[in-house]
Amino acid sequence: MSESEIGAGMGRRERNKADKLRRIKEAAYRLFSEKGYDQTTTREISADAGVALGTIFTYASDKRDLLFLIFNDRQDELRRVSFAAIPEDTSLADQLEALFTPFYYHFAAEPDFTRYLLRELTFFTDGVQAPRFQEGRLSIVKRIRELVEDAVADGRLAPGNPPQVVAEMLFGLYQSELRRWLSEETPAVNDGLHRLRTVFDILIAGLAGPKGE
Amino acid sequence: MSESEIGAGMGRRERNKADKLRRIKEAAYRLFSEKGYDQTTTREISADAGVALGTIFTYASDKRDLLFLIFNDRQDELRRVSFAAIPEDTSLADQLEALFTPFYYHFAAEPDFTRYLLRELTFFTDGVQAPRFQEGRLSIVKRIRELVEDAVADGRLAPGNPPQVVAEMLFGLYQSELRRWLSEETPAVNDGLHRLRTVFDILIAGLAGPKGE
DNA sequence: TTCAATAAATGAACATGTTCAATTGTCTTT
DNA sequence: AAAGACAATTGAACATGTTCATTTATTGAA
Repeated sequence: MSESEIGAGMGRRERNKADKLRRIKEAAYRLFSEKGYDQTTTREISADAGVALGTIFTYASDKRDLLFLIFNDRQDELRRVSFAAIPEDTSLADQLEALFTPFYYHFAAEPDFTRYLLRELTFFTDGVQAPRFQEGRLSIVKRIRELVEDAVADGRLAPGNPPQVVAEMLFGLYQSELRRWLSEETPAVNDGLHRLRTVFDILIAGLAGPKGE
Repeated sequence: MSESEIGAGMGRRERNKADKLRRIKEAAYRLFSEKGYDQTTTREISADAGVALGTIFTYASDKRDLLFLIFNDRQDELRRVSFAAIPEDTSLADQLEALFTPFYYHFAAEPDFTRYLLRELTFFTDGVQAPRFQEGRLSIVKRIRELVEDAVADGRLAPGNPPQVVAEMLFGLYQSELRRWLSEETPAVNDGLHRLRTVFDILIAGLAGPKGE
């Protein structure tokens, strides 16, 4: 009984688990995309993945967790691409726009999936997948804070504002804009990015104008 | 068969409906507050309200709708108080702080209820109660836009930024801060308001500082 | 008052997320 | 290879949101 398949180094138990996990992810993603999160039943997912109903819940703590099981993998890749796309020696607004652009393209390709994600992520702290997801968000905010700190160090931004707070404001505005953008039926990337850029420009310039309030 | 009760002018049918609605709201609010939204079953609510299970769903299109059935009444009163508390002849930041203060006090008194509300309101467009709820939000944004326009007219703010976009930014930052604040176990009003004020001040002053970027 | 028409209320039946005791499969030790 | 220990899987049973055909209550007309 030869063992020439991929996944060498693992025992049979581990290989079976990895394979089931893959099938569950694929089935869940396909069904969520085709029919929507609410319209997909866990029974359908289990049938499609070729596992029993109960098996689903040894890989995800609940249905919502499945959503993040799928997204977490992508988030990692998306973040890698996104961070790599940030140009140096340019304005903070340009850098932020570059940072968020891959997210907008990704979300525009599957607006329904993203809407379910945004709905379910509010106060998402319980599931097995929650820690990894929250880590991902924190690392984005952290990267933004670094950009802000660099801009302050270069004199492109005024000193004095707490960088962490500023980074959280920028991320908060991004999320708020994302929700607004996804409220449209078929959100267009250019529209969303243009509006996001406007919002960032206003924050950077300030409402009071050059003279101060 | 005398009819000396309150609710004169209505037929029996209307009075019965109004009474049932009141009992359903009271039962739902009490149970949501005591046990939390997820832990409360529609069967419990119907038993507590003294109506049959199915009756619930002639007053609310689904369980989520019950949350907004309760909140919409309060939102109207809250908005009235909040708008009345806005001082004139002061800075925009002061006005915004006054505007949002009643909301923070209200939410601090029932953080659990508010968390469920925030979770369920994302892309909340389907329920019977949705239109009234969305109207309420729009009217807050509208009031903020008026404050912004007044401040621009007075020269307290620089002209040039679209007031609607600015109002939406301010509201977006409020929502984002509200979520962060409610992530703490027992949110303190002062902490939340102080942070909100900081965020508004930064937006008004701008990140770039007086000299421009 | 009586009766037909309409509105409202009802709860059994259904759909679906989740649990868990029982079963099956894998690994380690001898 | 056999056995015991442990991990993974299973699906029936359960919990709970929601629907809808049926029943009950109210109204207005004759």
